[in-house]
Amino acid sequence: MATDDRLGKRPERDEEAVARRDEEAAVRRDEEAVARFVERFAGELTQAGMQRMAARVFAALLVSEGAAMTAAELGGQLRISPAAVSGAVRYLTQVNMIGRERDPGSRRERYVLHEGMWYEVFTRRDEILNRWQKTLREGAETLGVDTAAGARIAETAEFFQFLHGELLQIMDRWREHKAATG
Amino acid sequence: MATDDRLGKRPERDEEAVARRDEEAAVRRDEEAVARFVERFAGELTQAGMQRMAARVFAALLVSEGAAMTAAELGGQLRISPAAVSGAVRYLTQVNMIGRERDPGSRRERYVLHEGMWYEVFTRRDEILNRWQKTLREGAETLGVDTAAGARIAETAEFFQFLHGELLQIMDRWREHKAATG
DNA sequence: GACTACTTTCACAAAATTCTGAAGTTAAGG
DNA sequence: CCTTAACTTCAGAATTTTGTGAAAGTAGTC
Repeated sequence: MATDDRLGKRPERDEEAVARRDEEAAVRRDEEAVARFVERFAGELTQAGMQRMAARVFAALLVSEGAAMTAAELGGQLRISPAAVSGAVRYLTQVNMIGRERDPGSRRERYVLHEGMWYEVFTRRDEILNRWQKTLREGAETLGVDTAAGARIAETAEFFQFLHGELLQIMDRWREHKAATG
Repeated sequence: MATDDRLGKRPERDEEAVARRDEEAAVRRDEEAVARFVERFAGELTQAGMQRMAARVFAALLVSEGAAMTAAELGGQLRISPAAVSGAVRYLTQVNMIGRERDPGSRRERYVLHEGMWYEVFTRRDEILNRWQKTLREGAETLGVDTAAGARIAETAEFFQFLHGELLQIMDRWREHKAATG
């Protein structure tokens, strides 16, 4: 009953076991508090510039016990249309934060949080910084390095280049850190 | 004539010298190429989530010879209303990227790029990461650290805490780097 | 202390974005 | 191959954001 409501449709045969586990987890979980957390964290990501629906889907996956959900589950839980789910997962797939799997012999897709997600996210950031750096170098050139503005822009470019190198190192260090403590 | 068009109004008496210097600089500058750079860089900042007008004003200041411009200059060059200038500089002031000065005995304000601008920007980023970290810790608690989801969220929180520490170090290193090479 | 140059605020029009229902597409299973 | 579950695309409604003109506010100057 509760499951039917949540998913809109009962899972089929061999997914019963999975459904039962999820249901048991749900009993222990304060679903209302979890939903609040999802919305809050998604809101913070949205404020930082992430698409709203993508942020909500991401947060929902983050709190899901298996780090994976189907489109129907996402739609049911977040109360959004299949179209909205589709758009969100397309974005998250593009930026390599999630992958899509399919239980063999099913037409349902499952969206799975990528393991190395943060690495992907920061690699992306890094590319952005690099693009800025390039644009700035060009700008410095058109202004002329002998002008105050040109020098200022060149320094900004250098700052981003510096960051670029540092970011890569940070990701390495995080992996070390995780290996050491986790 | 050209100056009149650009500023909408001729500068007064003791600013003549300044105007003449700017005009001379303008002769050397390929203003069209500079404008393209301004729009391009501003566009990139906008894509990354910065308000459009704030990004344009910032870019304009960046290419200005003195790292400073008046509202009239900004409005004239970017073709935007005084209201838009006001909104943009308010934002840039709030995030501590620019300051406002006033030539004594004038009612014109000059908006000046802050020296330690990037430090400010990254401090701000850092605060955002910290807010996320807090939210995530709370989330991990409501889910329970014994659950897979709880553990996953706790790890994410730890990642951001790690980044927090690293970011601060990076800014220090940048200052060193600048002192050493600049 | 009135005048006026400059800046800010505010209400609104325009533009962009976001989400939905519905139609279209794809592919699993008979 | 036909059926149908599941996903995607698309046109449009609703909301939000953005930038403007105009009015209001502020502070130098005479």
